[in-house]
Amino acid sequence: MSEEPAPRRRQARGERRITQLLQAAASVFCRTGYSAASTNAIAREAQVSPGTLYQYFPNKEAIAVELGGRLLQQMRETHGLAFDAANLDLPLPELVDAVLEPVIDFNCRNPAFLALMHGSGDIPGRIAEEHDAVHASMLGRIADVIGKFVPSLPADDRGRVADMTLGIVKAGLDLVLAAPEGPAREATVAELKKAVVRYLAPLLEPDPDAPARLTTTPSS
Amino acid sequence: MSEEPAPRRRQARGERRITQLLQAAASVFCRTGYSAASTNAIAREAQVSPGTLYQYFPNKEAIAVELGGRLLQQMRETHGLAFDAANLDLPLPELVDAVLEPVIDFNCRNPAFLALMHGSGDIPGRIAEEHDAVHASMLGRIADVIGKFVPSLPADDRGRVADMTLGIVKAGLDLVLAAPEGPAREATVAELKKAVVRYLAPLLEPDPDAPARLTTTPSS
Amino acid sequence: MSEEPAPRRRQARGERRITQLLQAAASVFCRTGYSAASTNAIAREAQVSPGTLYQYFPNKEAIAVELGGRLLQQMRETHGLAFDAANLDLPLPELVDAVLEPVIDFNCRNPAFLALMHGSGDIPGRIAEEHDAVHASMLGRIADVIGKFVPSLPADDRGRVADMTLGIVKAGLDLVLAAPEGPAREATVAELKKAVVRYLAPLLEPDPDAPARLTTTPSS
Amino acid sequence: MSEEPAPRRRQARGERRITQLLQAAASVFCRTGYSAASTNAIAREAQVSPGTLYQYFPNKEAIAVELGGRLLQQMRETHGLAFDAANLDLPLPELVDAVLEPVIDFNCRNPAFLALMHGSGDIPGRIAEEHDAVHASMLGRIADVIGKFVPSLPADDRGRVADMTLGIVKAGLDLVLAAPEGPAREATVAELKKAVVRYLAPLLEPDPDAPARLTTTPSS
DNA sequence: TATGAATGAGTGTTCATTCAT
DNA sequence: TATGAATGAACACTCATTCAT
Repeated sequence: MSEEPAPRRRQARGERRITQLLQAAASVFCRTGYSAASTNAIAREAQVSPGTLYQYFPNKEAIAVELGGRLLQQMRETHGLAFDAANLDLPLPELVDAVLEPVIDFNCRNPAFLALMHGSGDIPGRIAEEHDAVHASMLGRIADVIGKFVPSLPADDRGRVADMTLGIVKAGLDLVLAAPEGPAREATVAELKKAVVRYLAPLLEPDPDAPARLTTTPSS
Repeated sequence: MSEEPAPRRRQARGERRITQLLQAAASVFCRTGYSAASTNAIAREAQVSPGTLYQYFPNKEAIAVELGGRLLQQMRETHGLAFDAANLDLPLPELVDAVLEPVIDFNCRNPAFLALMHGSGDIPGRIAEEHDAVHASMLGRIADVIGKFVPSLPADDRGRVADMTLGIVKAGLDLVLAAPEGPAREATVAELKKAVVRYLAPLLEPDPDAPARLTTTPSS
Repeated sequence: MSEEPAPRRRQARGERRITQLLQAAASVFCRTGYSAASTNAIAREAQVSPGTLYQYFPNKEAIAVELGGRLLQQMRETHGLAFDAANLDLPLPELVDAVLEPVIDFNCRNPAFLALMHGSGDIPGRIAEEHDAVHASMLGRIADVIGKFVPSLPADDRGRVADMTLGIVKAGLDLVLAAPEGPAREATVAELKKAVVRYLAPLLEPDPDAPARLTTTPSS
Repeated sequence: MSEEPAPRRRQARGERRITQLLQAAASVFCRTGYSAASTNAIAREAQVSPGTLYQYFPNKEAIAVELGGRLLQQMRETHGLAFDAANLDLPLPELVDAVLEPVIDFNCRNPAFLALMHGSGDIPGRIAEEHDAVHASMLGRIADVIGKFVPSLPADDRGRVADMTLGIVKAGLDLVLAAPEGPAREATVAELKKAVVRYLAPLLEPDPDAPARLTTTPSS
């Protein structure tokens, strides 16, 4: 009874430490990229000694993995509804808008997420695989949506389309983050949405004879 | 007459060494990215001592710069016509095909090019500028083509469209290179082309009433 | 109260390490001179890894600067009184004796000091300046003493005499350090003092009427 | 008969090469000191390939040794008379003047000589010994002169005086070379001579009662 | 004989990781 | 649990020296 609070507090303190370290890591990864980020720099940013860092993470890779995982989780929790909800009934532009808006929003607030995804090439061996988990997860969601819209699409086609869609989104997010906040960024966001909508629209056209209703409205 | 062969041979050997070193660098950059690539690893890959590497390049950056420059030059020389030629009269799908086909082809044969473009963020100082030159150059070409097709498009819109287009192409190239050679790769190539065509098609449609002739025919 | 000892011990350890490293550096500088001394050799001599050395000094230069600074400081603290004290009233031989004795003593105990002064030409950049500071400081003191004795001497003459005096002292110190401890060294010390006394004596002869028995007539 | 000229020419050519290399070495040693001078830099300065350098000298040390030896020889040949000639009958100031003047002159024209003597500390192992030969040779000459003047001086005293004298001369030469050409340098030269004369004068005074005939007459 | 490309051990320095406290 | 000093392998780069031509 008298022993219980301690472990709890410890756990709580540990959790805080981890959060603190991951925030520091996010900040450093954003500034320098994964491979140029030093664990000592992360510890310093977290106002913690290197030894402490290694009490919570076995190595540098693990930090990136955990950070990536948490960010993904966070994204899912905060905005993930977009995927699952009933907006599958919406016309494509609105659907894309509903899905992309929170994603874009999240990435603007957590630029480390993108940095990590791009850096995964630099990450050696096992880490890359775990990182790919994040990637794969997003891919899976996209593929699911596509599958629901066009159930007739063969699996490998669906995979390819999902890949391409995610590629476009990532490329667009880069541009969005690179744009200065303000109208320029808004315009870039709009452009990204257009790109996705236009890419996906033809998939949904069940009848080549019918005028292309679902397609994008006139551009820009 | 008796003096000439020596220097020439020397130069020839030097040229060969440089080529050999750049090939090794390309290979290592592909495997590990720029920043994780060590000069010793490059030398080892080239079956050469570190000292030899430094007889031809003053530092690590210079290797990346020279490799990037040569690849760009090579791309321009081999396939650059695509942009300049008369295929501006072609319908969009054929135009994209004509332009993208050699670019894809080149990147398949020289995967280091993409690796270098992705890594350019990690490259410090002057190199980054030169690398950005590559990026900027491609961007400029795309913007030119767009400008010719849609002269009415305001400059900043044109820039954004060029950015987005290049982003899609780079993302697509990543997928193409990641795909195993064979039908899977071909399909990915086709998907990339579709993505570009669909993204650009609406730009060219002056008349929303007219049936969307220039647009892609039903996909897949 | 329970928090204090740790940092203090840490600091104490750090201070010890620095001392240890500087001792090792002194030893290596003595054996090989500044430029031939390698940081790894210094670390090895200090029975420490290279990384540890760099935890306390940002680079090789800094080691020399710190060592030089400490030695100078030490010399000032231990023996510096010689210059300032009332022994300006002593006759020249006693004055030279009073000033030189501790200097010689110090250099015998800290041969690195001389090694560093000789090597200062090899030391690049900022360090050289700091080292010159040591040199300049000693020069200034000598010039001060001369100025007090012969206020009529023009500034540039005074500078030249100080230069020459310091030169003689440094040359003599080299000989002293080269001599085996014992009577040989004592004799060399005596010789150095004689050289300085004889060089300076003529300067101090206030009365040109008195037959210039031993000396030069007033110089230049 | 037809064979003879070739070897001679070869020898002649070889001699020229060596001279050329030693001149280059002198120049580089002067600029950077012995240990910072790279053999490649010497070869470059001599407009010769590194391989050629190593055809004439087995290693870097040998270059310094040979250069030192030649400079000494040259000094002996050009100005050495000073030591041997009849000016032993001159009063001390004139003697010192006669001996020092050409030495100073030579060192002004061949600053590498001094650079080499100072650098001998940096020179490892065997080389230092050979370099000391130069030093020892000069020492011997000085000791000889002293011996002739004061035959009663015990050998070890004589050695010490010679050491000190050479020390003063070297220190003075440093100052002379450091002074800008012109009156400043002349004044420094005069100061050096004074230092030597004053140091040696008392040695020659057999009788403190007798007026100090041998001592310096009015200075400079 | 002369070349200059090639070598490889060595330099100063960094950083992911460990360990005594 | 937290510290930060300590480690040592690795990095980018240099240079005295060798060797194929």
